[in-house]
Amino acid sequence: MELRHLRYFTAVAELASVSHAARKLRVAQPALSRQIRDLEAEIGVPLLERNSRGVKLTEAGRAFAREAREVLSKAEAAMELARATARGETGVLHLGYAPSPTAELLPRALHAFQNEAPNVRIELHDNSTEEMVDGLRDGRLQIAMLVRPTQESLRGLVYESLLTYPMCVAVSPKHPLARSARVGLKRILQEKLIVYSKDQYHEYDEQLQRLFGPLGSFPEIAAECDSGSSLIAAVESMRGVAIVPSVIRCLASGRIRLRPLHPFPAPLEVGFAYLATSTTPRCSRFIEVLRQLKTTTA
Amino acid sequence: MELRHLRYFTAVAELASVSHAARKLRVAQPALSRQIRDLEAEIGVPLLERNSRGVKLTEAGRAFAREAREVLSKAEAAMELARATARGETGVLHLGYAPSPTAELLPRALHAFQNEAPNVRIELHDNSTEEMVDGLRDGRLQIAMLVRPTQESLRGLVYESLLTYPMCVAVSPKHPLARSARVGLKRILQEKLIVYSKDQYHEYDEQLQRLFGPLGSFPEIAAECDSGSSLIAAVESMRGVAIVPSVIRCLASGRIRLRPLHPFPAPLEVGFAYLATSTTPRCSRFIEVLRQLKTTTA
DNA sequence: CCCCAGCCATGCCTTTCAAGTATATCTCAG
DNA sequence: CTGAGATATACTTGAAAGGCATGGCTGGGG
Repeated sequence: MELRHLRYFTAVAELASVSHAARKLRVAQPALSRQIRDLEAEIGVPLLERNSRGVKLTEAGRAFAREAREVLSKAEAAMELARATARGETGVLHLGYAPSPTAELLPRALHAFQNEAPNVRIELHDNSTEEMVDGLRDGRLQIAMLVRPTQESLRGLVYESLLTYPMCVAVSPKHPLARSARVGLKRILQEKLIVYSKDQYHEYDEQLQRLFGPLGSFPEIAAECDSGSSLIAAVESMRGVAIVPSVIRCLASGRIRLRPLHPFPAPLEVGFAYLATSTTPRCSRFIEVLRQLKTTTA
Repeated sequence: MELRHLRYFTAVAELASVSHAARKLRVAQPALSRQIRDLEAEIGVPLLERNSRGVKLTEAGRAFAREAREVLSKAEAAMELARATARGETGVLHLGYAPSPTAELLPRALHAFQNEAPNVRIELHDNSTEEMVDGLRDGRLQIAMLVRPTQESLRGLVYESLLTYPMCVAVSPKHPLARSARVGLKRILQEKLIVYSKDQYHEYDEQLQRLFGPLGSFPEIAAECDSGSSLIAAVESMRGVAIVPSVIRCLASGRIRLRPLHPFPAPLEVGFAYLATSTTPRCSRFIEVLRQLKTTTA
């Protein structure tokens, strides 16, 4: 049995006529007649009741026609699925992300991608940088949106930068520094510092070290936080000040003030990474969207 | 696209090798190679990643292989369904029946048929004789199990007799007649009679008329019942006696006594009817079961 | 280092079978 | 009774599936 038989038979079933179906299918009536007979022979059951003024479906014919239509549409759907898959419009994309640094980028990326490929399910994995690079290598993740990792941890991965955010001092609105136009680094030494926890936010810690290293001194640590929101709460409650990328503004909505540092330290760089050797179509598609984002932002 | 392409491709997908699949399919490797290329050309998407030491499925290829397997099994299932339908082993059978007269036959028929064709759903329609003959004619019913109708109401239908039941007198166990070996017809005239309602049980009424006609007299009617169970209740409560076929015993289980009539009146004939022009396979199958029933009963 | 084994692709020929043409048969309608 | 319209049959044609021979590529073993 071939799909041809099903196409032919469903046409005959719909029109209840071999000759009409033959015209519709643009084949000669005897050719169609013969294919139907072959089909009946293979199934071993008459599908048509023939008499000299036409044909009628048998009970088995009706049942078979119903199923045949389903088979045909499923076959069409299979081709369409293959095409959609090749265009990167199906399946699941596992996306790792650093919640605070991507607070601005991630929603825009997701929105843009959902417009392009609404049938791709995106599974979001809120991970640390280390978890993300490991995840990319062992296939748990296909793409990661993260703070630029160290060169060596990127071994085998491709990293592309998207945006930079200047590092600022975050203080409570009631804090004296809230009224400063800008804050010198030495001034921070007089304050207690709220920091991201060292073990989870490795790059952040390194950045602080680079920042205060030249001063030969480090502010007193008031608290280590394991998320942006708890850091904001700590700053808001005046337990101390924090040094954060300006993107934190998206999460704080007025609860804290951000003041530029003087001199400007190296900004925070946010981008995405992926495994060059295993990009599926939907993965490339997402990467395209991210690059788009960069140009529309710039 | 033809099912051949799907059969070929799923084989290649399973073995991840064109030549192995070719051996398994018993075609030459170049022939298979070509069919796969044709398939890819039609879908417009590469399904295999080729390199000189073998092939690997693409993302689209995996998706398509999954769907293709389903299409193939659905196509097989369609053929099997057609065969099962031709054997009368699928679909719905609408069966009309007269509840009291078929109390013995119906359960046996259903049981025997369920053994032979477990996938046929039988819809039971508890109807009057008139409703059944009408139902058969307009297609609501395919088979009816009923008391033999009059010759004229059977016009266009086929009726086959299955069993006859002698007509008896039904009395309460406490009734004086319960101890008689047999009951003369004239003796009934001294009793009040419980009868089936005339408008629903036309044949029953005619039978009573034929029975008492020669006597020129008719017993007083104590009650008209619209079902066997209410008739049994009426007899049990000694509101009167009834003339019923012996099959009623199946419904009464000791609540009433049945005594033979003297002389024997015409027995009740129970059988089945169907429309000769529209028998589906499952219908013929059921009819076969009913005929079987007759021979095993006799 | 080279060669062979194994894989897939290509080219050409053969075979198969679907399609087309002509015609037969049947039935209903006019 | 005949013509229109339906399906079936017989025979021919042609496209495409299949087979065979062969070529290019790669990786492993001698």
